[in-house]
This record gives sequence, structure tokens and C-alpha cells, in this order.
Amino acid sequence: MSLSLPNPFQSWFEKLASRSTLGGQEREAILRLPGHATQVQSNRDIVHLGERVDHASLVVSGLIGRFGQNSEGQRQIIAVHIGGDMADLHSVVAPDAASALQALSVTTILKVPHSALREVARRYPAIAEAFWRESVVDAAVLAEWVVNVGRRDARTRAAHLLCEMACRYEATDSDLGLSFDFPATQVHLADMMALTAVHVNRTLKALRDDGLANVRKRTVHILDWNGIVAAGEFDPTYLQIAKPANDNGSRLEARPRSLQVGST
Amino acid sequence: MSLSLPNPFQSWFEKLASRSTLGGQEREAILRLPGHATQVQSNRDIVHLGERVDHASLVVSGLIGRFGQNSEGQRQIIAVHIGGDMADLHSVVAPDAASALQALSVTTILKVPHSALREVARRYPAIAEAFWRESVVDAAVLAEWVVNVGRRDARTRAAHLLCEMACRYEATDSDLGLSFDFPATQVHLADMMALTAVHVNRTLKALRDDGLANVRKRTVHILDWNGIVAAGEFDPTYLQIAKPANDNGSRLEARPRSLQVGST
DNA sequence: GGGCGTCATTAACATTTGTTGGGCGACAAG
DNA sequence: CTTGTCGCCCAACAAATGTTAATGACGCCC
Repeated sequence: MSLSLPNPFQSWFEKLASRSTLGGQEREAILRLPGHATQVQSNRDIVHLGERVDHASLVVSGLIGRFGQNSEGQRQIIAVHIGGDMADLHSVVAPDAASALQALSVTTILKVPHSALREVARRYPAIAEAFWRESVVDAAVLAEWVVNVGRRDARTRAAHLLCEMACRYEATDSDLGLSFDFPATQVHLADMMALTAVHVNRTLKALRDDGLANVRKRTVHILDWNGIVAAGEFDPTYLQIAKPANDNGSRLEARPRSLQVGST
Repeated sequence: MSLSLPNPFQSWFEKLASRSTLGGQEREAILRLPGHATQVQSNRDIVHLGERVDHASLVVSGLIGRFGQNSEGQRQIIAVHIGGDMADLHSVVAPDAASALQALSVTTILKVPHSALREVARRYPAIAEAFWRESVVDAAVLAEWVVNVGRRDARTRAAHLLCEMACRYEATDSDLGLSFDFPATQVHLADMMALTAVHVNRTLKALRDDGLANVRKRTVHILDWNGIVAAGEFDPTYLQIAKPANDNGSRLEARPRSLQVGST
């Protein structure tokens, strides 16, 4: 299980460095960033809708959801963030929150001042570019969510979400590919997938009955990776997760349907 | 109608400058960017899925859609871009296209080399930040689309889309607030709203019958702005469109439901 | 150890949206 | 002028998902 949470900035840096070229100086600058640790209870706002923030939130452990503007009680989770994710890096350039950030479980975050982030970005252009690229990757995930919610039926949608989370958890710890703690209730899942909670229940039952995945007690067990990838029409390229150097480090066989990341 | 398309870079610069602080030098740098004009026929790809591009596409006139990865024939439009939009600025930091770009009507674009964009970003940190911010605003629009597709019924969804487009067209030309050319077919609209074309037809008829909007012949006429804003639960803040200096320049009364952009 | 709240589960029924199939008008090509 | 295509429009029926309501399991607090 490795001794989780070594230094939150460490794992964030690794994620940045897997997508952007960053040197030793940049590494030092990231690792020396200031941060204020905070623990948040389940279903409590981390950032309120419309609030102007002066810091970004790095998730240390737990689970965070970004909630879209709900009109008449209807909520929609726009994105989720797990340990190692900077949940609102974009707030550095857009401090007026257009959506709320809420803990989906007991979560500990590190509040990182915008001023410090701007400072490292100003000083190291490679970091500025890496920050921009992270925002772009977040947008790519968002785009995939539009497709998921818009054009896939409940079963496919659920399978796709589970595949995405499996890949993301595995990227933080290669042990977590097929079995990971995902502390979201069925109501939360409903808000992610744009379904009702009871239909989520029906759908998860179907996946369980088909031997694809067991989502229970806030833990996800993938029982048949190839099966659930097929059921979810899942292609991980949009996540822009670099392949681990030793490719048997991954329990998850990528199976792109139509495109391959260029390797030149 | 103003003499449309003065200099495409001019209108793009104005949009950038409305959200970011850019000075005279930055202005010059943007205006002097190189660009290769191209005309694209309706329903032709501008960027293919998986293609690696070395330029971004600035829309001069017409309409462009970004298409999500469709699995089994099902298509989903993730975003649309009108004149004055840089359709894939994000490709500068993520050149492998995760989604296709397609013209929805006869469209003319300006291909701007990534090298030139990187150059101005490297040279002017304020431009680098402005580019990042544009990507963040695009992501905010995407987030709103997730909500729209996920949590609003067909009627609300259509009204919301029309409101969004009205605001965006008006931002490019204040005459275009209540009546604008929107050359998307009902099939395109279906792909934007995650409905079938026949249900789009039903829905537009309902909006017409209710005296809210007339969408016909690829032209949109908003008949009752307050009515359609209410029907679409529309709050324009996510678009991050600055208010014009003389506030009676706008035919569109913003009517935020729950939050106001900070004005300090 | 009992009571209480949250979460998961299921059933019966209601509603929205999709599907199929057809017709009509505009327009371009022959 | 004829034919074919495309886009819009509509109706009848089918399927997916939402709604409401009830129950049981579990953990927490007093």
C-alpha cells in the first residue's frame, strides 16, 4: 500500500512532471510551496458558490466534488478530485468561483496561496506552462463527462465512470487499479452521472450481477477489467496519464479503441 | 451590422483584453501574429480525431463544433465556436487532438502556428496568463454544458443554449443580442443538447408556440428575452463576458439568479 | 442497549425521451 | 422538367429513466 501521503506536493509534482518537462529547480520550487492543512467533514463546502478565493486546494486524502450551479434543487457534480489533485488550480486566474467545491467524505486538503502559485509560475515559465496544461487536461476530462452524461445510457455511464476512477487511482498508486476506496454515496454517484439515486442502485446491481464490478460500502472492486472497459466504451487516452516505465506495473490494460497517443 | 471581420486578431485581442490586463505591447504582439486563412465546407473536419496539430484555429466567420469521442455512431458536440473564438487554443499545450473539430456551416478560419503563439506567450507573461485564463473560461463553459445536458429537461436545455449563444453573439456585436445567424441544423442542435433530432424539433416548436424564440432557417430570433432566460434557468456569469461600458449598449438584461460577479 | 439518522435496496407506477416511418418544401444536378 | 438530397415537421408507439413509497442494515450517541 506504500506509506501514503509522503509529501502532498511530491505527488502533485510527479503528476505535473508526467505531463510537462520540469527540471530540478522547478521541482524544488513546487516542493517548497507553502500550504495550510485543513480537514473538512463530509458534505461540507470547501469553496462556496460565488466566493472569491485567494488559495487553491490540494487534496491530500479523501474525495472532493465540484458542483455545478443547481437551479431548483437539482445538483450536478461536474468533476471529482482525489488525493494528489489540485482541485481548483484554475482559481489562480479566475478567483471568483463559478461552482462550489464540496467534500464527499472526510477530506484533508492543503490550502496553497494563489500568491505563491503565481510567484512560481512567474519565475519559472515551464511551471506556468505546466499549470496551463493541467487546466487543459481538466477540461478534457470535463469534455468526456459531457459525452458520458449526454450520450451513454446508465449502464455504460456507470462503467465508464468506474473505469475513469480506476485509472486515476492507479496513477497515484499502482496497487489501486482493481480495488480502491471511493467514498461516494449512491446519491453522490447519481449527481456525477446525472441519474437518480434509485437508478444508480439498479445500475450498480446490474454491473454486480454481470460480474463486472462490485461497488459496495464505498469501496469499488473491479471484477472484470476487460469486461467493464467494453461495457463503458472506455478509452483512457483523454486522461493523459503517462504509462509507468515498467509496463507490468499496471494491472490495467489500456485498450484504446480508435486513437493512440503519439509516442515520438 | 458594422462591417464585420475587420481584423480577426483584433476581435480576438478584444476578447482577451476584456478578461485579462494586456498593454500596448501585448496588443501589438497579438495583432502581428501570422495566420493562414482557409475556408471549410459544412460538415468537414478541421481537425481530425487523434491528429497532431501544429497550429490553432481562429474562427473568422461561420460556426465550428468540437465533437466528443462517439462510440457507436452517437455523436456529441462538446463545444461550439463562433467568429472571434480561438477554437483550440489548448492545442498549444496539448497538440494531440482528443476530439475532432468540424465546421457546422461554411466557415473561414485562420490557422495560427503554435510556434508563434508559444513565442508571444514566452515573451509576454501577461499573454501567457491570458491564454491560460481563456482555457479556464472554456472549461467553465464546458462545466455548464455538463449541467445543461445532465440536469435540465429538453425545453430548459434548449432555452439555455439559445441564451448562451445570444450572449456570445452579442459580445461580438451588440446588435446581435436578440436576433442572430446561427447556422446549425436541428441535427447539430441535437448533438449539442444530447437529444434526438425529432425531439429537438418538438422542443423548438414548443418554444415558438410559447412566444419565446423562433429558430428557423438557421436564424435565431429571441422573442421574449426575460421569458427565455427564465425558461432556461440562465445565468450568464459563467461566460465571463464583461459588461459593455455604456450599459444601454446591451439589449440583454443580465438577471443573475444567485450570484453576482464581484465588482470591487 | 435503544433510538435515530444515513445509506442501500426494491417494487409499482409515471413521465420523458427515443424510434420508426412518413410527408413536405427548397434547392441543385442532370 | 425530373430526380435526388437535405432539412424540417409530425404522429404513433416503445423504451429508458424518474417518482414515490416502504423496508432493512448499519453505525453513532446518549
